[in-house]
Parts: sequence; C-alpha cells; structure tokens
Amino acid sequence: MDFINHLTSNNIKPSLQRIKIFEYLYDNREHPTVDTIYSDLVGDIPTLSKTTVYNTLKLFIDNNITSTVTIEDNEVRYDAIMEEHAHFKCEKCGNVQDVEIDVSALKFKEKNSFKVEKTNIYLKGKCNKCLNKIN
Amino acid sequence: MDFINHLTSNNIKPSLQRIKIFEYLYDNREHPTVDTIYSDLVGDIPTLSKTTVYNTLKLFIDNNITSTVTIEDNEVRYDAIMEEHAHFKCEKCGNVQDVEIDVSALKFKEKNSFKVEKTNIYLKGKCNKCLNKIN
DNA sequence: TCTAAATTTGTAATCATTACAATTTTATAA
DNA sequence: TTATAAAATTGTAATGATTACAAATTTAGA
Repeated sequence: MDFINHLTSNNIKPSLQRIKIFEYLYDNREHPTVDTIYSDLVGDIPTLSKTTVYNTLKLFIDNNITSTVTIEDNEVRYDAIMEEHAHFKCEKCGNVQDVEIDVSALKFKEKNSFKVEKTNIYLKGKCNKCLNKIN
Repeated sequence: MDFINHLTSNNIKPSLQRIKIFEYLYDNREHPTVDTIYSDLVGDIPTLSKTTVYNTLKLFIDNNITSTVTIEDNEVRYDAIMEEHAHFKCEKCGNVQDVEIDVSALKFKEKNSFKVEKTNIYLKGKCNKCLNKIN
C-alpha cells in the first residue's frame, strides 16, 4: 500500500502526520481510538497533538478513506479499510476484529420505504480465545 | 402493554419515574436521546432530574428491557423493543426507524472463531419522504 | 528569498455522562 | 399509626471526550 499515493489520489496533501496516522490505522486492524492512536504515535512524532489526530481523522472521513466504528456507545474507533465488512467485539477481552460478510444477503420488508447507502453490522459475543480459557 | 407488570416481572420496582420513562420509550419508536426523554417528560414530572433519566435507563439496560442504539457516533439513543430488528437513519431528516430483518440470514466465514451473542445492524441513507421532496 | 496559504499545535470552551452526597419516598416492624 | 431503615430521586460538582479558536510553524509558489 502506497500511503502517499492513496492520500494524494483522495485529495489529501500527504503531510508527515497524515501519512503516519493513516499508516497506523491501516496496519492496525484492531480499530484504535483517538487516544490509542495518539499514544502510539507521539513517540514517533514528538510534536504531535491530539487536536491533529482529531482533525486528521475528520479529514479522512470527509474524504471517504476512513470510517468510524461505533460498536460501543462510549468509544469511537476508526477504520481505514473501506471494503464492506462487519465487526465483532469480544465482550470478555474487548478485542475488535473484522468479519467478512455479505451484506447483500440482508433482506428487509421495508425495502421500498428508504434507500440504503451504508450498512454497519456489529456483532458481540465471546472470541474463541476467551471461550477456551479456563476461568 | 402493562408497563407496571413488565417492570415488576423484570425485577424493577415500578416507581412513577420508571413507569413514565419506560412508557415513553416504548411508545416512542424514534429512539429518543436522554435529552429528548428528559425534555418531553419534565412537564409531566416537574421534579424529574436528568440524573434519574440516566440512572433509570442504566437500570433498564442492566435488566434487559432496553438497549442502546449507537447509529451515530455523537449521540446515544434508547430502544425498549427487544425483539430482533435493525435501524435505519435518514441522513437528510435525521429520523430513525425500525427495520424488520432476518439476522439469521447473515453468513460469515469466521463462524468458528467466535460465538455471537448480539447483533446490531444500522442502515443509513435517505427515506422516501426526503427522496420525494423537491429541493 | 519573500509572502500567502495550509497545516499543526496548545489552550480554553463545550457538552454528555458519571460520581456522590443530600433529600425524599417507600416499605417494614413495632 | 409511628418510627426506622432501605431504596429511589435529586442537584451539584467532577470527569472526560470532543470542538473551537487563535497562535505558531511549515509548505508552496512567485
């Protein structure tokens, strides 16, 4: 993945901060929160400010190269994979993972009363790691 | 719907506030936010405090007679219908409506790497009312 | 190199939510 | 009925995430 090109072709000037934040998001499939992104990158970019993280994510979202994951009502997570997929969160360990899913299989009665443009699917339960643990 | 009985049978003492809040939630299928619930009920119960609304909703959620709808990352909505259904939000008018859906139709590859206990499906787009409006 | 525009940054403001202690209400037993 | 304890409600203050905003820095172009 050529991050600079990806940003440029989406009308985003590839500043150091933007490249690093996008790269981090893209490589980190656990869908980090703003705090995690900031904490993990401030070592790399010592001048980084949390405002920049917020600004940059907003910019990414406005340009459709990032989306939010609101699987939990008290934390917003971010995702740089724009291909259709769902998310699973283990309620024991808290990890969030991507889930391949066929959204077109979803049928609903009210098909004619609105036009769907985006679908978010959130699954919760227990991951195998946690299920196999003896408590 | 006998609200008092519904609360009682779910181990919740049916105080005036609890009855009114549940009744409001159950009748209001637009999934109000805490602010909306508070504003709409404080006329009825002049002593009502927003803390009580928060406390009561938390109690309902802990006892599985209410769930949260986090279709938007900056507002938490509440829902007293516990039967399986999805939610659609019109991005033009902001209304949220229930959608009948067959969750069991959802197939995913990773079926064996976790155990799903809850599924939330959020649809966004334009409702017919907004689509038919001439701007 | 100079200047203007864009980007980043830090601080202060805002807003939703939670913590907590005081008050009020409810239930129980004398 | 009255007294007492427990439960529920309330108001205020604290917290924490996000946004607003203005100053500082960086970048791009003349």
